[in-house]
Amino acid sequence: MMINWSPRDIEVFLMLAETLSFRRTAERMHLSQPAVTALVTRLEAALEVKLFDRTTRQVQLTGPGRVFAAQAQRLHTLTEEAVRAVRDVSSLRVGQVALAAMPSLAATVVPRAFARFAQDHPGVRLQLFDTLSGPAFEMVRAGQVEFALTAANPAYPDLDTLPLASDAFVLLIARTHPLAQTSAPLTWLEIAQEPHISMPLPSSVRQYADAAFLEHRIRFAPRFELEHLASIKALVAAGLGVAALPELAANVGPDEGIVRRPLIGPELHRPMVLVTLRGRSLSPAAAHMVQLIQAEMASSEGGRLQSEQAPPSRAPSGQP
Amino acid sequence: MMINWSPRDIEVFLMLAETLSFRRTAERMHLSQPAVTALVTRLEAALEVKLFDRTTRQVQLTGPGRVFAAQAQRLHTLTEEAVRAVRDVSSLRVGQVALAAMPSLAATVVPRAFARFAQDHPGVRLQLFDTLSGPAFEMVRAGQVEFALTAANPAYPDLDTLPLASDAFVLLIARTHPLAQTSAPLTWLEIAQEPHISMPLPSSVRQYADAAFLEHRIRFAPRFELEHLASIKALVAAGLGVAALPELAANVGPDEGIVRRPLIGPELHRPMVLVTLRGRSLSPAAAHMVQLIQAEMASSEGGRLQSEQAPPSRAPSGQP
DNA sequence: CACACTTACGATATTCGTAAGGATT
DNA sequence: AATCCTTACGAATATCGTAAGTGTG
Repeated sequence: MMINWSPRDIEVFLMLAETLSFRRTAERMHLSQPAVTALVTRLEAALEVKLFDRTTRQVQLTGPGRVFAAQAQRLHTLTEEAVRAVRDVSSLRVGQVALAAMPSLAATVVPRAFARFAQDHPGVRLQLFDTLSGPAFEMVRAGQVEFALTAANPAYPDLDTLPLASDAFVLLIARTHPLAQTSAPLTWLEIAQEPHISMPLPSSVRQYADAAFLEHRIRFAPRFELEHLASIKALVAAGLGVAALPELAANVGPDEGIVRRPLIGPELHRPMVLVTLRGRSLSPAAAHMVQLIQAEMASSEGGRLQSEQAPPSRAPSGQP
Repeated sequence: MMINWSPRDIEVFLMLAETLSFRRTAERMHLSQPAVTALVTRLEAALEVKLFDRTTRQVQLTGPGRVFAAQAQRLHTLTEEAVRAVRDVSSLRVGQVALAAMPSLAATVVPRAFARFAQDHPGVRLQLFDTLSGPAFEMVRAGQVEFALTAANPAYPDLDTLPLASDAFVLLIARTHPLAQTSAPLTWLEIAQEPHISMPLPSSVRQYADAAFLEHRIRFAPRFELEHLASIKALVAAGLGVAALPELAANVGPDEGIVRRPLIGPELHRPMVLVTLRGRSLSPAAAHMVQLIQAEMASSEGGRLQSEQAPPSRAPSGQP
């Protein structure tokens, strides 16, 4: 017969090898005594070897029985190890989470989520790649990160996107600027002639801004292109131009000397999404990290960010 | 749920982890496809972890799945090792046989059995302790040997004896001796006055001889006591006395200058027995050795030795 | 004769295969 | 439309507990 015992069978065998009593083994393993007899008989049949010499008064391991007992002990240990290793991963005792996030999230929500995660699960290694929207997709596809937090992009066939929240655009203006005199909403049309400070094309900020102006048949041509939000705000404060940014991105960096006015018509919302490989589930650790990030987003919504449950939102066209 | 998978489940899991196809796994493991699905579902339930991400078009290991695959590989290897180790012992590929034998057997039957055994099973270590009858019992009890071949002794409560054969006593006489003129049977009474050469008390030879004379109310007092059969025969040949020995013992050593006459009245048969620890089965290797020894005994019976199947025979009293 | 292991047997649980269902390319 | 995995369900198998049987000290 073939081998078909279970780890529990091994445990029972080891218990019997230790106690040398079917009765006590049955008690300790919560079985009836005949069940132990049957189990040992099955094992012996499977191995084609007599494991115990037994009369009603004496139970003794045979030679092969002793050999198997030693092996069974190793098997038992290894089985427990295997279960523990898998459980460790799923219980976040060990593991790793690598994710990519666009600058506005990498500087705000993600660090707070990391802090809470690290506190609860010190055994899990965390990696954050601070990238623009475009490269984030590539990193997910290449497996460098388990997921990415970016603004929505045209659907990739091999990527899944889950909307998390969306934020509205605001215009940052130097306090000394004429437009800074009131805080009433502005339209994109009204600000088309201003010198603009924006981000490079691979960024979602830029792509959404392009789309917004395009609705007015205006081709957006920023005067300055900078990668870092803090730098952009510094240029704004210096009076070199204005910057149309999503709320969350506008929060990165100091606000001194800067006034903020809402942008409407179209009232553009940049949807932030979770990007994963299609059909690939997140590791337990990553799944937990997503939860924390969602929680942070919800709490950082001072009424500004809008949480979302809706299906994948339409996004402006353009390169990833 | 608790862990209750079988080695076969592990094999199926590993096959699936390798092929990443339920269909091919089912084929190769001689299962239906749904059975594989159910098996994986069971494993996942037992580990409380998703092991595969699967759509109809793609099957991928999850993070925990990869961890478990590594552990499962080790488990699989160790399981095979365990089975092999046990089978090796039972198939006589490895192991050892230690036995004790009284001189007459240690010099005749046992070496021939050893030769055949060693040829068929070169991996098994063989140990022969050449002892007198008395110490042989102690060696069995102490576990130094698995079994002993001696003449029957009063039953020990913790030892089992199995009769193998018995041999009749003969008298060895120098060719020049008056008794050597014919080869007709002699009675013990007729030889009582001769100077005797015998073995020490712990030997079965001596114990049986004592018993034989006692039937005639004669206290046996050998003129010479020697431990080695060959020496005894040398003394006989030199004309120093006669020696009453069992047939098998009489065969040890050269026969030059010696005549042999049967001894009767009582016609004493020394039963040779296999002695083992009660209730303890022989190792597969030892069991095979016993078979070979029995075969050798049967073939060396030139009509002299009488094989036995009977229950434990009565034996003369005396120290073990 | 009391205790411990084995056998017998009916009840329950598990595992399997066939057939139908659903999803992806 | 074809292929592959999943679900549904009835059949075969395995496992367990109760009760009776057997042997040992």
